[in-house]
Amino acid sequence: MSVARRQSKPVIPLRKAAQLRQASPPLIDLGVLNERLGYFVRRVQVWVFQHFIRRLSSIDVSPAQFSVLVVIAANTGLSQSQLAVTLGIERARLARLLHHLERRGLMQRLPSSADGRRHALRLTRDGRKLLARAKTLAAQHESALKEKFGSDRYRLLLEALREF
Amino acid sequence: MSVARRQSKPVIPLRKAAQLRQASPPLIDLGVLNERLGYFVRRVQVWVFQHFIRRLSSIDVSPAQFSVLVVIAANTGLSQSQLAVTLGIERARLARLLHHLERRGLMQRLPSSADGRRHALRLTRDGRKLLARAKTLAAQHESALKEKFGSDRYRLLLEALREF
DNA sequence: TATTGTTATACTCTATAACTATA
DNA sequence: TATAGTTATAGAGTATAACAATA
Repeated sequence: MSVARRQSKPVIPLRKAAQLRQASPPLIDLGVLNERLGYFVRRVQVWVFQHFIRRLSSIDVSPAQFSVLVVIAANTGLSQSQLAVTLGIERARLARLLHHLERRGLMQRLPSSADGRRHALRLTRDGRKLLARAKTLAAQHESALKEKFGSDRYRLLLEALREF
Repeated sequence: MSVARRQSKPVIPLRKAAQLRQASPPLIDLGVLNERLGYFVRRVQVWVFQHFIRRLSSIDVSPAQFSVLVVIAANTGLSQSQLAVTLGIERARLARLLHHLERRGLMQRLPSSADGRRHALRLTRDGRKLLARAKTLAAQHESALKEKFGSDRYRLLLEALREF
């Protein structure tokens, strides 16, 4: 993600935006959006991605890349199809994403012994090392999210959304 | 959105994907993602967009376009900057989005009487008519979302996420 | 100097089709 | 025939810079 490159400048002043939204003279009405769960899910998701990308900018790992590394590490030898279905990523997009991670030396595609069409995915030593660092940063990101919601609401949201 | 054009063919078999995820022989472990609110927010948001786009495909209105039409209708005469800040859309992107809506005859940019730099935004008669239709379809979409979560959890989620 | 709106660039992501090689 | 993986394309969205007009 291109944003991962900007590290020092806080370009998206979300708090300022929130202030303006409340302080600007003619208060803007969200209309029916105020009653739409879909709208607020989108707003929170945008914040999550932006915050995640900034938090992991030093190691240049996007949310999608992180999820791929985590699932490969937890299921060594799985195929691309399995990975794609699990994470809801298109096969075509996953192929390019993995190509990128492979070029960075973070994972390998080995021939599957059981099925000649498949690749067995696994992290390299470098991949495992980077993932360890990524997990630390991602945990910090998640803590920030928990703090924004409060522990009780955070737990409640996690359990409710996981059921989806 | 490109997906808005496909109306008949149910290309993304989310239910089948869910079945595969649970039924495929080697059960895939989400690892640490299972404890990440950010991950599940993303998954729900993807479903929301896909479902919204399909539901409104007959009138070719994307989630972003819908939110823009709703807020203009509820705040006739507001400026592009106000609209951009309110919805968290980049000014640059909003300019093109509005250009598109204007070409479709759904809204107008009038010169602002107060500030020569600003445009005062308003819907045309066609815009108001299309918005009425869009609101009906969007309400159906939201009902489906409510049904997926259950009324209690839906209400709970709406109030929690709105606080963000 | 700062703000409003615009155009442009580069990259990510999604949806889709078409292709190969294997099963 | 169906599946696994690949490449390519089109469109949407995001991040950013630079510009003209106006304040």
